Amino acid sequence: MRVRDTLNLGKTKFPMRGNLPKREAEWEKNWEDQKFYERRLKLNEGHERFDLHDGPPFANGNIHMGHALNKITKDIIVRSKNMEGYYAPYVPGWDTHGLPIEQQLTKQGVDRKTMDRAAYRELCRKFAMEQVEKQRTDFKRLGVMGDWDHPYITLLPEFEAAEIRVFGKMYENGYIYQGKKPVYWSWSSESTLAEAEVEYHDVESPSIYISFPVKDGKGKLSEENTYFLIWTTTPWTIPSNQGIAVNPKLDYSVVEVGDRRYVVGTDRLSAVAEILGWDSYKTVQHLKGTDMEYMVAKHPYIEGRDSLLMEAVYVTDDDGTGLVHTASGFGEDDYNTAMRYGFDVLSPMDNKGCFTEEIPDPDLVGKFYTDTNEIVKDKLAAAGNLLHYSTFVHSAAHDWRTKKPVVYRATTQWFASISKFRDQILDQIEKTTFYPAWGKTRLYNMIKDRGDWVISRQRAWGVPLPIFYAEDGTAIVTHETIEHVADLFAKEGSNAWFTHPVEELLPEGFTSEHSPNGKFTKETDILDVWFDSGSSWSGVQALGRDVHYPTSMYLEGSDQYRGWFNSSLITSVATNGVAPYKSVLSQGFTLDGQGRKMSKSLGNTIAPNDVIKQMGAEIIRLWVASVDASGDVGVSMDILRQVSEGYRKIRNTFRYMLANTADFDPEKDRVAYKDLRKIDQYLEVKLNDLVAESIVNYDKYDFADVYKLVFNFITNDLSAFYLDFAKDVLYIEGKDSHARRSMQTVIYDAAVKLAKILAPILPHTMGEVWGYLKEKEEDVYLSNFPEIEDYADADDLKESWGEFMKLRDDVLKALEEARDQKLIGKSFEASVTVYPGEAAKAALDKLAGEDFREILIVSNLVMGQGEVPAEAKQFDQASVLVRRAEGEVCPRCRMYRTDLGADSRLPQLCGRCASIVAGDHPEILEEGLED
RNA sequence: GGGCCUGUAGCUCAGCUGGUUAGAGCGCACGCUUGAUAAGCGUGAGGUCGAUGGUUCAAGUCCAUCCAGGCCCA
Repeated sequence: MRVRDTLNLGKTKFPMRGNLPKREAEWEKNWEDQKFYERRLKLNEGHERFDLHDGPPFANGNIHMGHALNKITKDIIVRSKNMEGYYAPYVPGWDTHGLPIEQQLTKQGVDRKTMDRAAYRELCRKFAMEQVEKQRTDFKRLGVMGDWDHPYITLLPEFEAAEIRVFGKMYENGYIYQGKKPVYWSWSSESTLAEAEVEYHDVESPSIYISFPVKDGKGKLSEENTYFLIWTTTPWTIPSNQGIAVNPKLDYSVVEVGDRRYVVGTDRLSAVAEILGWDSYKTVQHLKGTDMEYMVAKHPYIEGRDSLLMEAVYVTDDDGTGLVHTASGFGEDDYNTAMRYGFDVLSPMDNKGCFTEEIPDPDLVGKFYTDTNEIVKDKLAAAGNLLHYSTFVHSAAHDWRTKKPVVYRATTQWFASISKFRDQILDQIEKTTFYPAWGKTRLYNMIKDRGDWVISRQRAWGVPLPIFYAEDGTAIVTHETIEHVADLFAKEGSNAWFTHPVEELLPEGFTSEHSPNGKFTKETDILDVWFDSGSSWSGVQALGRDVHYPTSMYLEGSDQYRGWFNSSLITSVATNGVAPYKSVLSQGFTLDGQGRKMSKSLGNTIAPNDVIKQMGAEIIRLWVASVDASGDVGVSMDILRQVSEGYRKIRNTFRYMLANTADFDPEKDRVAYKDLRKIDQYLEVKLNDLVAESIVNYDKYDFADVYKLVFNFITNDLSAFYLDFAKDVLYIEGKDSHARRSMQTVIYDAAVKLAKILAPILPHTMGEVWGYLKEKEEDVYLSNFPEIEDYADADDLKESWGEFMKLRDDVLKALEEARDQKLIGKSFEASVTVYPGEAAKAALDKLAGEDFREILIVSNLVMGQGEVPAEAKQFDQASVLVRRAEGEVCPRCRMYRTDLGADSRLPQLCGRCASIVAGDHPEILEEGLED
């Protein structure tokens, strides 16, 4: 036998490198085969619940780092809650309706206009479900545990039925109403357009300056020959004028030109004067925009029609006159401003772009809108209020398919009132916990300031608005009609709305006083997709999924304050009076390494699937745990490489711990805490503190702190300190010696506890580690977080050893200096004399009996007495003198010893090693020992 | 333009209610080890705390303004 063979060197098959890209998928398959998700929940049955309700990602496109951040964070929470004993299910969801899917089909050459509505919707459904499949595979590959076989999907029949019932309840409560609102209108395709369906092209438009005579100057402005000056590019909207908007903060001038006076924005004056060819003018009065509010002007050519002066902050001094012609039916800003001042929407245009009888100028009725520009111009000129007419080229909205211009036009829409129960919503926000705390302010301000919610969309792919119209146009929504439609949807899906005639959509024998002939028609608009996901708290229940309401938490990106957090809150408060969540956690966005947005053109995108292929999902998971995601987070290959280094450190430390406890049977070999050596107790205490702090941080959803704490413990306390000097006990001491079993107890505990604490973050790796431990649970995920121990002497140990660690720093510095001077190489070549200062002395006294030489990994340690010799180096805690160790190297323990050959039977070894070998390997005494 | 948020060493993060020379880990440099070895250990060098002004005996920490960036509105 060789000397080396008498050592208890660690031994393990746990590989140094994870080979994650290959092996993660195998582990994930095992989780599924062994039903770990279901079994974990079973263990927690009857315990307090934690219902993290998944925000449904939109079922379109490959997953990106934002998805990964979101899903992994959720997984860390769900796993940690379960390991804390909560019954914490996770039911993934998908958002499947909406325009982007229609657009994808358009790209594939599908033409909605030429197809049957139901058939077209079936294509949308198929496409969405394919996307769900792809995303499901990718999400699972991130290691996310959940009920993947029973997700909630917004296009499932029961979900759609639940959504209809939410709408019905809101209607019953009086929160749904019909109104008008301007939208992009394409007269060429006779449909509304979404922002994404609009493209911009240059067109030539009129540019006209018009004066509005002052009718009531509120005592601040003369009515005599005084005019408000406006500029517009759409003369055809002038007959529909309802007011003039001014910026309350801007300065305005009244200028005299000939015998007339005009009100113009002061900063626009010189530009306007040049365009209108004013050779000379003089300013006769100054006023603020706010002075003009509620003044009244006469319409520039329609007799008896007034125009109200209103304030609007969007009015700028960048172009025009600083006064903006406002027609509520033909512009978004115009609409908002006019609404604030109590106007009804005036939108006298039909689907084809021709004026209806509503238009205040009868000469224009039936005419196509652009054809009226000339007429209006002539009438203005005749009335003496046309000051300038020219044309100019600018960029304007066009229908992306017909390439024809688009107008803003008010159309009938369905609204959900917010104002009717705003206070109730705000009250619910107050009662919700937000992570981070500022989320409360953000959501609160948003609800406080938001207008009513337009819930109707003129699209095909969505849940139909379950509204009927009677013969006289009255909208019909009753509890019975809602229930009937909902039941039908639950059976057949919402396509039933299009496959059944209206009679079958209504309850049998339904009548209404508004339909004397018993005829009804059905609404063709669909619900805003935010209404879909906003109803998910109800849909997920209707599907029978394991999520209780109100849920414990909603967790999404910070854009969802406007989105899902918002819409869900509204529908839930509107129907049940409570928020759908008890807490809200929001995250920032993923940016590149320099904090820029990720974009294909910059070439700085990183796809989770690529990272998984190169490094493994664990690296993404560790990245998620290492950053503070309450704000934006950066990702780059460099950052991931750094994370990956951290992973290797963690992995290798576990490998060492597993290797050196391979021969340790916790049942048999464990040393009770009270019998541990003090240094080992100290490590148990530190480990216990770490566990406690980690759980506190899990509960605060502060995973960056968990990671930092655990990583620093592994690096500093274990790898660089405890495990380093442990080698000279584990390898050298007798296999079954107290010192060795004492350390193995600590190392084994550390491996178990750290595996548990890290399991929510690194489930693959900790599962792998678990296979090498001797715990009863089949997987780390089926174990619970470690119990927090209460060690009576914890504070004393921490204080004394804390002092010792400072002393150790001094010794390490002294050794490094000796190394620089080539006095020693490795620390075993040193003999150290320490002259401790007072604090260090006190600590050492308390720890009397501990083997400090062993801990400092030197061959000889002497506590200096009396005078400190001049050659000793002075440090913070002590003076330290380093000499070269005397004696020769023992080939077994590698220490410098003066007692080599003390045992004549084993002449190569030092006295200590000889007695150890004689005890553990008595046969060697016969066979002899090779070098 | 408005609401909310972020800006501390090359990177990821700590710095509580303002108080000694601003910390950690990674990375880097140099060295040691070769019985954790495509590993391990040690020492060290890195910061005008986004900028400016102010309050204060004292500011990374409070106030104001500005700059850069993000989300959501307009």
